Parts: sequence; structure tokens; C-alpha cells
Amino acid sequence: MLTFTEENYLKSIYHLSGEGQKPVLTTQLAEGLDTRPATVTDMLKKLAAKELIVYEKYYGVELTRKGKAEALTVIRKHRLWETFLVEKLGFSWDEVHEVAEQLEHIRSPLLIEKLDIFLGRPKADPHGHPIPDKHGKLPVTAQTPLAAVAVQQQATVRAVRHASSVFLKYLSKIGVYIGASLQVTERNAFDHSVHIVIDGKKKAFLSREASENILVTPG
Amino acid sequence: MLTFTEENYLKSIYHLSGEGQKPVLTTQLAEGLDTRPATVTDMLKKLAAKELIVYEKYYGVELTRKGKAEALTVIRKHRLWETFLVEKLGFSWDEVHEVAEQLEHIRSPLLIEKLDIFLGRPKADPHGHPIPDKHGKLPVTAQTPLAAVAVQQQATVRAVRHASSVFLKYLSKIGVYIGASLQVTERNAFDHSVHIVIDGKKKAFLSREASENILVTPG
DNA sequence: TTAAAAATTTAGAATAATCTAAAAAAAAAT
DNA sequence: ATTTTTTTTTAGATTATTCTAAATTTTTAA
Ligand SMILES: [Mn+2]
Ligand SMILES: [Mn+2]
Ligand SMILES: [Mn+2]
Ligand SMILES: [Mn+2]
Repeated sequence: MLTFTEENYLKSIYHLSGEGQKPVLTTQLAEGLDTRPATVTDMLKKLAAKELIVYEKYYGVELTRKGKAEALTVIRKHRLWETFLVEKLGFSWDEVHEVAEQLEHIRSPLLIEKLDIFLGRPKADPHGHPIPDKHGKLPVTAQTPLAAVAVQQQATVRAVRHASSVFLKYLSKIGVYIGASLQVTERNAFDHSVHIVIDGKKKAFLSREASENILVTPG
Repeated sequence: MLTFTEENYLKSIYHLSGEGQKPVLTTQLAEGLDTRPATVTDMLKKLAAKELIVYEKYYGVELTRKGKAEALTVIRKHRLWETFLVEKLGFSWDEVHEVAEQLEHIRSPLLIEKLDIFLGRPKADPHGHPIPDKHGKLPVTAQTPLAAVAVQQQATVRAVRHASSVFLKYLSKIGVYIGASLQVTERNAFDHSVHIVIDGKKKAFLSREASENILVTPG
């Protein structure tokens, strides 16, 4: 059975690896988990001994099939709980992450199954992030950053890339939300900042960085 | 900030003290927390240093005002979560305790407040146990064990004393539930076992021990 | 009132997670 | 091809929780 710390490491490795492509480095993990590289090295040895990761000294780590499955279970729980907090308890999307960070470690397959049913088997969390099914399968979606959308093109907001509280609060303030219909009316050639119209009504101005972190589908 | 372990100790001390009457002994805690007396002694020193308990060597422990408040917060969370699991997720009353044992340690005052509202500020959990309000106040109730109810007297089930899974499953099987109307039709003078009628329909036979653990109000 | 039994505490050790400082390896720069 | 810098690992500690075994205190029973 995994400790909370071990679960957090697996989740972090999963996210940092880009869903399993590149190996993850010690310093990346130290950064992401807000701990010291020496601490990470210790934990990597432990996870490798449990066959949850493949760890090659000085090179980096990858998840094993088992480690990936564990990571996806934690991610599933995290996203289901975030959905619960927003849909049922009336949290706003910028308030849920920290609480879900705790709830994701609750161990009860029955609870997760019943929660999933209660929520109507949601496909995505309040930030548009896909929720793995109970077998760890993720729905595939073709989303592009708003930064890549052509001027005059119509697009629908599907997700945010980074779900930091400040960024989400900012989006709420200017009127951007999951499902909103956006149109880029102008793109500054110098810094790639954009003017947008939301739902054909509200106007807003976004930096390139912001537009990189809003994921949309055309139409 | 308290660790899970510290919270469990405070809760256990609260329950074992009979809501703060008698001092709690080392072996009682070791028994209740499924750990060794030596381990308990260590933890008691720690809790005493934090001024959550008054610990007198060889004599026993009592909660301080601060310790009692912490214990009641954990109990409040435990019972709100149990209510959620039964009312919203469709758990049965014999399935919720273990999960609530985990959920009770989630730290988020906002979550508890919103959960309380979502549930309609319930006064009691699925076992009839009173839910402390956010200030730690417990509703007072005058309940008597079914064992003390006179033959032919009408009584309504309000709570169960011990919420062990086997006992709860047994009650469900014979048709006893919170809110059920009971009538003792016969009491065996030898072993105090009773014959009861549930809701004027179903008949059942209960040992003295079972009837001690069913709490009712007259009428 | 002493001796035996039970309860409790202390001593010493283990595991988990963390840290700082030093050593070693790899990568980058001259 | 060296030297310098950066990254990573190792070594040695620290805190939290837990244990077993031994010592101590309290309680119970002769
Ligand atoms: Mn999150
Ligand atoms: Mn977490
Ligand atoms: Mn319970
Ligand atoms: Mn608990």
C-alpha cells in the first residue's frame, strides 16, 4: 500500500513526463514537490524497489505500468473530487485544488465508484482536465491553445493548461469560463497579445502567456 | 497543526472519557487505538506538551478545553461525512465508518461548512449520533436503551450505541432502523431477551445485549 | 503488611520522510 | 581536452510514530 508521499511522487512523475514520454529529472521533481533533490533521490530508490518506477542513476525516472496505473488512480480521484466540490458544494474553480490534493488520497474503491455515479460519470473536471475511467483510460481530445487560433476564428473554451488560483481568478474576472465562445478580433504581431470577444458580447485583452494557457476547439 | 494520529488520540480520549467525566487510562487508549501502551505513553507526553490534554503519570488523561474543541471538530467532520455517504452516495449505514475515519482528517473549514449546508445542517448521523455544530455544541437528547423500556410500551428508535458493522447489518436484517417504531411484546425474566414488533408489523427476537445497544424515545 | 500481579513508563531500536553539507558524476564552457 | 558549472547522489542528522523488552509504580491478593 502506498503512502500519501509515494502517491504524490507518482502523480508528479506522470505529469512531468508529459503522460509518459520523456524521463523525469531529480531537480524537476524537487521543484514540483517543493522538496530537496537529496530527498527525491531517496524516494526514487524506494519507488524503484517497489517496481513503481524505473530509476537510472543520473539519467531520470519513468513510471512502470504499475506506477502509471497508480498515478492515474490518484488523478482520477483528484478530478472527481474537484468536480464534486464545484458541482455539488458550490466551490469556485479556483478554490478546489488544495482540498482535492487532500481528498485524492482517500482509499476506498467503493467511494470513488459511488462518487463517479453521483456526479453522472463526468468526462472532465472543472478545469476541463480529462477524468480517467476506472481502468485508467483517458478520453482523447484535440485541443489547441488560444494562441494558435487565427484572427476572426470562432473557438470554444475547453480547458485551462495550468490551474493556478491566480490565473483562474483572473479568467473569471474577465469573463472566460469552460464552454465560453471566443473570437480573436486582433493579434498584436509584436508580443502576440490578443483582443477577444467572449460570447459575442464581452471584450477582453489577453497576453500571449494567458492565451497559451487557454485550450479551445474550433467552432 | 495536528497530525492524523494526534487527532485520533484526541477523539479516542473524548469517547472513552464519557464526554469528559472520568480520566482515560493508558491501556484503554492502547486497546481503542490498536497500539501498544508504550506508544500511548509517548503520544500522551506529546499531547500534554501541546496543552491538548492534562496528563498525570500512572493516573490517566483528560482533555483540556482546547483538546476537547479539537476532538469535537474531528467528530463533527466524521459524522457529517457519514451522513453524506448515506444520504447522497447511497452507502448503507454499516459501510460508512471506515471511510469516514479517513475523511474526518481532511482539513478545510470551507469544505465542512459547505458540506453541512449541502446536507441541510443535519442534527444526527446515520447511526443517530448527534453532530456537533461548528462551535462544538452538541444537541442534548434524552434517549433510553430499549432494554429499559417496559413491556407493551411504544418506542421510536433514535440511535444505536455501538456502530459496529456486524451489529448494524444484523439490525437491518431483522428490520430495525433509525425512526422505526418498536413495541416490546414480551421480556424474558431469565435473560432479559425481548420479543418486539417493528412498525406494528414485523416481529423479532432480541438478546439483552442487542436491546442495550438500541436507543429509543418513548412514543 | 508483605508478595504477586497488573498497569505503566522508560530505554533502546526501527521505519518513513525530511534536511544540510560534502562528494561524485555529467554537462557546459573555455 | 581541460576546466568550470550544474546536477545528482551519498553521508550523516533530525523528527514522528511505532515497537519490544526491561524497569518501575500501583493495585490486588494472600
Ligand atoms: Mn487540481
Ligand atoms: Mn496529493
Ligand atoms: Mn463512525
Ligand atoms: Mn481517524
